[in-house]
Amino acid sequence: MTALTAAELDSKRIEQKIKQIEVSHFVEEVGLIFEAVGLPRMAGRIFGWLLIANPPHQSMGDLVEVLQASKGSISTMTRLLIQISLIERVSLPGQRRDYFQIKPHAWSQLTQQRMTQITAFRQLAERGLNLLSDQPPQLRQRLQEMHDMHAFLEKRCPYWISDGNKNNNG
Amino acid sequence: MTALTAAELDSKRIEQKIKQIEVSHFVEEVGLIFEAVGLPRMAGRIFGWLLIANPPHQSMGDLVEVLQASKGSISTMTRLLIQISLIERVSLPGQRRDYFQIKPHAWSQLTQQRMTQITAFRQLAERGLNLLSDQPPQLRQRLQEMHDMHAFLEKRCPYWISDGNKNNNG
DNA sequence: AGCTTTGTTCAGTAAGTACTGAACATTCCA
DNA sequence: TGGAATGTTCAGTACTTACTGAACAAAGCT
Repeated sequence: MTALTAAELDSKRIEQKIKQIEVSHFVEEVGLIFEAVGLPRMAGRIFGWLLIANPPHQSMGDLVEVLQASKGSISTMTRLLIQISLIERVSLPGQRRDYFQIKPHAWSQLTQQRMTQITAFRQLAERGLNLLSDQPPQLRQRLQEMHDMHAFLEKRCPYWISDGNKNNNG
Repeated sequence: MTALTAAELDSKRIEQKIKQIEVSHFVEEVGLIFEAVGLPRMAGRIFGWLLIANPPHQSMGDLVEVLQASKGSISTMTRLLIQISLIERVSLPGQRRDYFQIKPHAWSQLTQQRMTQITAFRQLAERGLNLLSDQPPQLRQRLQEMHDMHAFLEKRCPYWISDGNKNNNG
């Protein structure tokens, strides 16, 4: 195979630079969206990197290096991500290091957590309706709406999870 | 009509005390659940009170008194709630004061916002898939799952909003 | 006009979050 | 055994959030 010309090498270097910037932006973007849903940004950045990393499992040292973060931060945030079932810790034969990777069906877990939140809203609406049990219907309508909407969503949540997984396997 | 006995009066007072405590708990609970979804607790407390208040419209002074909060806080948080379409400002004839009340179909708005978040996740997954466009399918599966799950939810969201409203009108 | 009422603005501050990195604990290797 | 590698813990700190309440602006009343 013929060697690349200097121009071709330059072009490849530029492509790689662009790729690195895109990767960095992607990782930061996942961080921001995690922040938007109430999770720490660093947890999102870890998750973002694990979504695209090759190999898909990364050690703490890898994460420290790639994300330019402290070991303490990576340690705390990886344990948070494990706790909320988005990543898992894996060990490799003959390796002292722990490795982290995206948990299979992580999104089902996240959807489950969204469902838990909907249930909390529905339950709160029921408590509110109890408080207004002696009031006329017009005064209860605010809570009835809240209740009905969330009871409706709650009823369909399980199908979201199961249908969503079928799509993945289909 | 015959006057209540002292014992009956005592019993009613106790009932009212219990009711007040339940109301306070409800309001604080809504505050906590708002906090859990990334909104300020005070916004939740305002919303919680407006869910059960009689009359359903309350002035700033009412909110300051009931919630034992500063005018500055109530001012800032009511404007936040208006901005995210959960409450609205109403004026009453011959009244100088502004009043706030739960916006009709507020929950459709909140569901809309949930959908926006799902769209953001799906779009991010697409960006990630683009980054890994030259990689084998096993490496892309993490992002494919994220994409498929959110594309699936996104497709159904509009029906949940419209079906949820139908339930309310039915 | 002055006064009162009402809602907004924002400086100040308390509290909470989340990050760093040193110290430490654990495990493995020579 | 001592040293190296790895991950955890936590004191310290920077930063952010969100609350208070005084000062202010606007509007209505007398």
